[in-house]
Amino acid sequence: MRREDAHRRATINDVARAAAVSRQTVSNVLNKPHLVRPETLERVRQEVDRLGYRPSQAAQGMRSQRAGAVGIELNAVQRAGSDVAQLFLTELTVAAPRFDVHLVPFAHESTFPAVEGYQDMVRRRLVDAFVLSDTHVGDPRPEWLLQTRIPFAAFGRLYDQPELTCWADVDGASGTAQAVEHLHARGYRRVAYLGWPHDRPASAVAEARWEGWSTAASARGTAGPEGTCEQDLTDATRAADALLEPLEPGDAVVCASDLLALGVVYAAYARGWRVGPDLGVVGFDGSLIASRHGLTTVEQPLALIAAALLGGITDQLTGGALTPSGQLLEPTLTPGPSTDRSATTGIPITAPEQSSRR
Amino acid sequence: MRREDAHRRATINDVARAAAVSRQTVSNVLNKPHLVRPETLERVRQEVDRLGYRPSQAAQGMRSQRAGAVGIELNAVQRAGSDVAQLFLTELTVAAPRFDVHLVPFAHESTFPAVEGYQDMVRRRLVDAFVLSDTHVGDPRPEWLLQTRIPFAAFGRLYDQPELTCWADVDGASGTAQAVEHLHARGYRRVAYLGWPHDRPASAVAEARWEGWSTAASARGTAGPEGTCEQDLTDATRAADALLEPLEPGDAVVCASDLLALGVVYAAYARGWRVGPDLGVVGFDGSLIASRHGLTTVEQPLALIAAALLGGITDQLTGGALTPSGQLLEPTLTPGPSTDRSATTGIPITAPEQSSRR
DNA sequence: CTGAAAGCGCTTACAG
DNA sequence: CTGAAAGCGCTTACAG
Repeated sequence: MRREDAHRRATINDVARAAAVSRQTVSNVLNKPHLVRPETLERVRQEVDRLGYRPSQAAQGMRSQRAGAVGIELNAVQRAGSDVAQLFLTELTVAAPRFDVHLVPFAHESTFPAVEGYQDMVRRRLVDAFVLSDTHVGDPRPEWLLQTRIPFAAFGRLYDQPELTCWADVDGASGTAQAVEHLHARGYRRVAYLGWPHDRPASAVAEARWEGWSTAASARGTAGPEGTCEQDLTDATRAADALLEPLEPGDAVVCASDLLALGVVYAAYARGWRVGPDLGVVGFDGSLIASRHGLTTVEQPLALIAAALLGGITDQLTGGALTPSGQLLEPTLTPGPSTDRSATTGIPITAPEQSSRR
Repeated sequence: MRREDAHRRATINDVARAAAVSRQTVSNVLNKPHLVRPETLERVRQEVDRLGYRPSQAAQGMRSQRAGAVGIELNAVQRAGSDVAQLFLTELTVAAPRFDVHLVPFAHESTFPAVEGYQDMVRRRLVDAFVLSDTHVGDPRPEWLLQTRIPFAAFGRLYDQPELTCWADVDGASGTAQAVEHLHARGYRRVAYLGWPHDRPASAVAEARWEGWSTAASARGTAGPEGTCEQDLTDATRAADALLEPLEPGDAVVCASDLLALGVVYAAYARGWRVGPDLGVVGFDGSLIASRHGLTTVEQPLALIAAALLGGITDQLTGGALTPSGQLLEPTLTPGPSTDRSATTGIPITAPEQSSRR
């Protein structure tokens, strides 16, 4: 150590010198502690703590030929247009240390072709693998990644070759089925459904969410009418208005998303129905919309999904082989005022923030 | 090259061999092209392209003693609870390549003390600097970073020592002044204001947004009443109801945020006023709320802010010295149906998605 | 159990 | 203008 620079971060050599051992011994203490004599172990560890030593990621990566990082394209995440994307990114970030990786988000200004962005990240050895989200039919990324043998895992099923890849997704059918049961338990009678059309290509999500409602409500004999609309508030309000026509106070609506649920709230309000006492409404996603408007919602298990994807990537990285596997993970229903029959006023348009959720 | 591995990424040696020069020449071609004879330059560049060579970030970082990365804590970003945080992260990510850096988000499970997370990132040489957001009075991070001489830049003024640090923020006063002028141009008469209380510590934001309205509306002689509420939809709706009491059709309200503006929409709707024709409403932030509900909003210049912060960090990294400087950046008003007097129906509760914004 | 050597992929002086 | 050398901070065989 030529000069004691305040900015200088301790290296393995500093620790070795301080503990009077060779630097290889320090490495062993960190990576193969069973090889080191207890006294030595203790002494070295003390110096590590005292100096605040942490191995340099760059040096480790150089040696291991691994970046220890997972790339995630923000354009794709954002395209969802929902605040859920941000929560997912946060869950990935929180989970990452458990898998000994960090995340590297990347993006491109509009026109840059997607695959080239991925390629560049790999060529610069910035990342070892990718998390994909918002995959769609005809998406060039999975095929390219498979071909190039770059590990990846996707949030959402890969429709082109689900059997070839690692993915995780919310169990949409379970979610809407839970919603039906919740409404039944709360004493609502008929349960209608407002969802997205399933005639489009990547509509497996729409299909699953619809199916859970359909099966559960049919089983209970409480299935009400169903309607579809785009993921758009105005369209949802319009569709909800038609959907409410044949309903009566005491009935309820399960929705494919929180945004659609907000449309139902508006339509109900316009008819003078109190959401909660007169009409039960359940959304889906656990978005900020739900907490803001007091909606009961089916929360996506984002933490579980994040962990499943990073776990899948880790397996591919260490096992070498692709370990194709898909997982549907259980969502959790979070009750809110929109399914509270005993509330005296109901939700006029807005409802109190629930203090239990931020 | 022992064996031709398909996964193997080209290194500088591969390029040198292919171009029949030494590896140092390749490095010169990339970093100091003026030192290299034109023919050689050309030949080497061709091989670089052909092999898809990109320098390894880890190796470069090792050599330069620099990670080439900027850390950003996601907990803090998320704490804002607004979807603006995500847009900001995306803008940072988009801007990063222009400053030759990438981002590394990090987070901690609830209780982990904030500063230690930052320390760990630096010790592992994962990042050279940080972008801070959601700074507040008593925030331990700026002081610690200054003391430890770790470069950083903050989204939002640092109230404790604004002169010591690099920050950028939206010019809130300009934003609400723009809103007042916009309303005037659209023919609205009195302009009321719904904002946050400024009596709290970190209320410079509240103060600035209020001041822009106050100054501009006073200058025009159109200042209407003002009210305050928390950043909460229910509270905003309640406060808006009181605020509307003395107003008349043809008046308008400028709000400190899009969420508050939504509260005004609700209150207006409850009174049977048509938002747009009867009452002008302007929000602030350019959040998803605004686009979803057809609100005219003052959009935060997130791309400019992101660039200013990364530029400030780059200066600190290269210049060595701290270059304290704060910048207020101009927001842009984006008109929506909520200030369209000529609309025949007005915004009932929801308004059509504006196709020009996603 | 511990130490000396090699090498991951770069770049920056330093000779030729 | 180009090449041989040194070294950034690690870890993994390989000797002792």
